[in-house]
Amino acid sequence: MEKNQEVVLGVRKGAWTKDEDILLRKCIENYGEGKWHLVPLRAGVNRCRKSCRLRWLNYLRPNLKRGIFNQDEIDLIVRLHNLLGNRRRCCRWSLIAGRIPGRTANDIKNFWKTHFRKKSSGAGESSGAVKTPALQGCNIFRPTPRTLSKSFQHVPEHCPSDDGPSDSSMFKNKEPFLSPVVEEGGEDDGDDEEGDDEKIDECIKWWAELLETTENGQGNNSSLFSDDHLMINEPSSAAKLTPNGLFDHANIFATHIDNGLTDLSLDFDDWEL
DNA sequence: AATCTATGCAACCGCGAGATA
DNA sequence: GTATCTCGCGGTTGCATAGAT
Repeated sequence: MEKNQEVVLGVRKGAWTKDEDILLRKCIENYGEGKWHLVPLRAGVNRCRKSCRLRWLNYLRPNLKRGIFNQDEIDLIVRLHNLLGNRRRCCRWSLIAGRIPGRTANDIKNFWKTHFRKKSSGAGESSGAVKTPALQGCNIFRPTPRTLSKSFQHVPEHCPSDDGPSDSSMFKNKEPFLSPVVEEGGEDDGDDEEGDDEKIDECIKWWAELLETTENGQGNNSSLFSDDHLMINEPSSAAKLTPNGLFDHANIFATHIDNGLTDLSLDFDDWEL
């Protein structure tokens, strides 16, 4: 028997087979996401609920992007990582993933670790060139969920609207002010892939614009991130918006890493809005 | 051609938070 | 108020494969 066929306490572990994928997909299509404790039974797969959930989220979910990350995605990851993550320990991969449509937290986590490790180890380690600056308490920025009143209207004007009701979907996951969220999964019946692509592009552009304007300490989003609360140590020369609205940032990722990310370091005293 | 090493990805594990009884 | 259950997340591990020797 293969090792990945190992059965512990009657629950199969290891790599998923095509048959299991089909069963799980059908089950989710029929019953929807959630109630993961029921999924193994409903799907008829001999897996634990965690395994089912993970397989769905990381592999089977519709609209997932596979393959290499494009420059825009890399740029967003780098920036969001600095915005949301503590470089030494934990980082909010799920938050970052939520801002990069079609990518999972696991994907981003793997990408970051492989590429960052590759960059930060080796030559840099001996020379100290890549050594990240010691973090101080004040430059670790963590978003804090806020309960907002329905009358709250502080929505960035550049935020692309979803097709759904204007419920400011960016707030739906208790993650205010982090981005518009492109609808995926449940509501998506796969009837308009081009429309989805447009939404994704729009979302990426929105983020690019937001990050750019905040870097320059100007722009229409300054009301969102005031100078008092978001300070960029040094403007990034690598990231400039091109006429088509996307970053012209060849090797931006490598640049950020080579610079020890210092050009993206943020000084946040708090997250008061 | 065979072997070794590095890399990338998929999956698992443990823990904490939130929901519910 | 508290105990239990479920979900979701981050960190880690293990396997497959590409590239180097």
